[in-house]
Amino acid sequence: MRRELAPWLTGRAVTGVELLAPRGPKYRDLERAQGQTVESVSRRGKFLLLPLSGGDELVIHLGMTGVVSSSEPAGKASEHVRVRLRLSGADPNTLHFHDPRRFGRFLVVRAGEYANLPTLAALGPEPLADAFTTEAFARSLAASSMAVKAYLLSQRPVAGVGNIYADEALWRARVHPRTPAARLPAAKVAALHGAIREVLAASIAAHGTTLSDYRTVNGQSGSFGTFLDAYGRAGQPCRRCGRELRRSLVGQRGTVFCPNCQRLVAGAHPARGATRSSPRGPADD
DNA sequence: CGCATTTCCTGGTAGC
DNA sequence: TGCTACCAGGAAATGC
Repeated sequence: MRRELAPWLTGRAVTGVELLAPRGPKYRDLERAQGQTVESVSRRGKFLLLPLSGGDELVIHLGMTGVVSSSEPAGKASEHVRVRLRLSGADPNTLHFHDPRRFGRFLVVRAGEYANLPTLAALGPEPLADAFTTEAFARSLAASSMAVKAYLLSQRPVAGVGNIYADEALWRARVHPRTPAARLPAAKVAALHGAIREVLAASIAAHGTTLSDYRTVNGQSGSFGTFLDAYGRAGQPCRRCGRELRRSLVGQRGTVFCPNCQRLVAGAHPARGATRSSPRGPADD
């Protein structure tokens, strides 16, 4: 989305701001954008960051169902347009933020001041940047006792991994989502590090994953959904071993994994009260 | 502080 | 068909 927005928005002035949602922590100080020019369109994790010429910064997070588009959503979808920004320059010159569930954010802050955005302030390294090394990832994981999947979702070890890509990366790396982060063996850390980068790069190349809501700026669907190996496939056969994928909750999030390929590593704490020794024993979650 | 739990919100769907 | 109940989840707020 950053890639699609940059050529459209860079250098345009905000000439009008229309807020159709109740003001609140998710929709704050938007009127301050009025009269400022978008200097660039950047991104940290899942946050879009648009520095403005007056020293402010427009912060956009899509949440679950947010969509930024250059045209008015068709039909009933237009009821859930929360923000319209009128822009200087040629058509299309209106940015629409469509957000049915209001899980998204669209707000203006002083540039770089993220006191009210703690996840952004403490965001881990960009997954595709050189700074995200296996060693840095290993150090971060070693500091947490959380289930590795829950820790990934916290955005601290690496930025931008949400529920879909966490399940996909863990499946690819053959890591059980409940493995305590600090107990991942070095080889698994390296595999997971590589899998995160691969799955995100592949999804970006496919313009993202459209389940039902996500659209690119031009209203197109992303095609990565057809490549998913784990997410949304509970009850279907694992594409590696053929065993049925299982669904459970990890950190209160729906989680799909292969109980055969993704095992709790030896030395990791088994689930409370459970013992496991037989490779053909009960499913290990 | 660190981690777990709850909250926000509405379209879609399962069940009756 | 129409109703109710519940589920989906990113990040913040709250609880411990």
